[in-house]
Amino acid sequence: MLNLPDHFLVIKTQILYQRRFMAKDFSTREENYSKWYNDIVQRAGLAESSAVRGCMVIKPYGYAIWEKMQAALDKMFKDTGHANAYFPLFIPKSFFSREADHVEGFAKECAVVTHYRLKNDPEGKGVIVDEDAKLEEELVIRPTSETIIWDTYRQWVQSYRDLPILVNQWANVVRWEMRTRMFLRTAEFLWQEGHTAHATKEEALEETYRMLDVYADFAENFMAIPVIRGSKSENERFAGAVETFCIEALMQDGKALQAGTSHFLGQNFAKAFDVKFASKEGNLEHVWATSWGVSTRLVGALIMAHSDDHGLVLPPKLAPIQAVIVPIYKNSGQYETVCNKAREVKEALEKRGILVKLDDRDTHKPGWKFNEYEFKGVPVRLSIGPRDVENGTVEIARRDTLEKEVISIDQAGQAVEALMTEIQQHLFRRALAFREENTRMADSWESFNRILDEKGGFILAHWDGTAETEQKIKEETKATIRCILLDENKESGKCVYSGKPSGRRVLFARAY
RNA sequence: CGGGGUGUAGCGCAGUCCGGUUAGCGCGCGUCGUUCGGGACGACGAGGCCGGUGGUUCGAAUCCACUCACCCCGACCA
Repeated sequence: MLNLPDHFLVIKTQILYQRRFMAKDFSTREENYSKWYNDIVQRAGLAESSAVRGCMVIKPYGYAIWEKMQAALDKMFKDTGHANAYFPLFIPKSFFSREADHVEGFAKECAVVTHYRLKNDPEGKGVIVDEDAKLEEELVIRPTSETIIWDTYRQWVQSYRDLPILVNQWANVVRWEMRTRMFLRTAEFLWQEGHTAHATKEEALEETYRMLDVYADFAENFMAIPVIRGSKSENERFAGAVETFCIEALMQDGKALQAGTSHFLGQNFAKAFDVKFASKEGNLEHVWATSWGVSTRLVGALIMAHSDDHGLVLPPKLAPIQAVIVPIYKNSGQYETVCNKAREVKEALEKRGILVKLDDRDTHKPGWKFNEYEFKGVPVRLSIGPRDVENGTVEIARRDTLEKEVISIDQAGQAVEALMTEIQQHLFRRALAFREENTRMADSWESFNRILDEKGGFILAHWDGTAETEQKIKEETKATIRCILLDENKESGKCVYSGKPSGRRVLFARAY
């Protein structure tokens, strides 16, 4: 049942997991998807809302997931030649006026620092802003760092010998959002932003695609979430980019989620910030640019892609705890015996590089712990009781399918290791099957609407390529063009909305 | 910024319409005991300026005015 390789001696087979009673304090996806999501965030200890509107506190367990994502991505960035750096949180307001599209895109959601000092209220009502400490030039808290970085790059670049610049920064950014949701959209969020400068257009485009592929690779192989790579329509493009590429994932409620973006910025920022270099031929030319980023939103994607009505489900590669051992005992004598055996198992797993936790707390009961670790999405659970010690066995349960078996304790290390691989792959396969079931063709406006209302999911449909049509579709159905697929075959047809000729299908969905 | 809603113990709520003992309930928390292979049970216990300010009244969680905060639905968005 666990899908362990054949050489494992399964002592007792097919104990199908059965939950005796459903947690009454936990919503199901069916009942209320967004409440289910919030319940997971809260009950799994990922994050909580804070004293500041729209901002969340990322709790240790949630942050540990982000750290695992960071570690994997950071390695991938370095493997592709990038180095980390750090630029200021504050950006002079004037920088924003340099690139017209960029200002327009971000102006409405910028937090601005106007003063640098507080003082005691003369009327005794605490502290107030000291009006005498007004900044000469106001500072914008970065919604993204293109402007400050390009202003800096001007200093760094003189010759083609200074290129390329391949820099990434891990940082927080602020976008004053009207409506926020834990991880998916918060006023302040954590992310990484890569900013590169190149001598040629071709090289910059190549970089843009390379990083898109890095993101797709990360999403599929670490997060176990299948993604579709594509380019954005003009409406959805990053403010200031020539072209925006993205990876799009499908969530369990049939809504799409943009999981990463990679932008080809052309020479827009180089021109706005006057970043020029002397080419080999001796000509003074503007630099070509890219930027690319993923954020803590990925944690939200992870939750919505795999989790079930029992709580969070984490892919082993991103799980802060990959296996937990729960000892079962009746008295202090048994506690000692069982925990000693459990420690042996723990060591065996650690030798294999598995992140394992032995929960030997006496303050909680086994049943309580089982539920706790299910909420937290720990991929594998082992439990050892007096019977196991006597028989040389251990009970092993997998979180993704909720199945469990009893196996020989000597094989625990191997079994957990095998299960890690199996679970990682199974989550991906399951998510991929879900996406395939929920990707549909629509060749008429009626079927387009019917699919959206009855099923949701991705819709492949013809589009006449105009922003007007896209806007109309959005207004009438709330569905947007998620992307224009990179790998899609050309196919002529008629726009699902306007009936005008179209050369390819594009991907529509309602999105987060 | 529009439309709707909610503020009472750490969390979830009742009480508010119709003012009147010491403001309750569930979960959680603490101590002790029995338990421990799927969220244990019992006994005892701690915990509240009823969002804030001002008013009406002999008396306000309850009525009135103002105010603050948060949530949901829209417009905006990674």
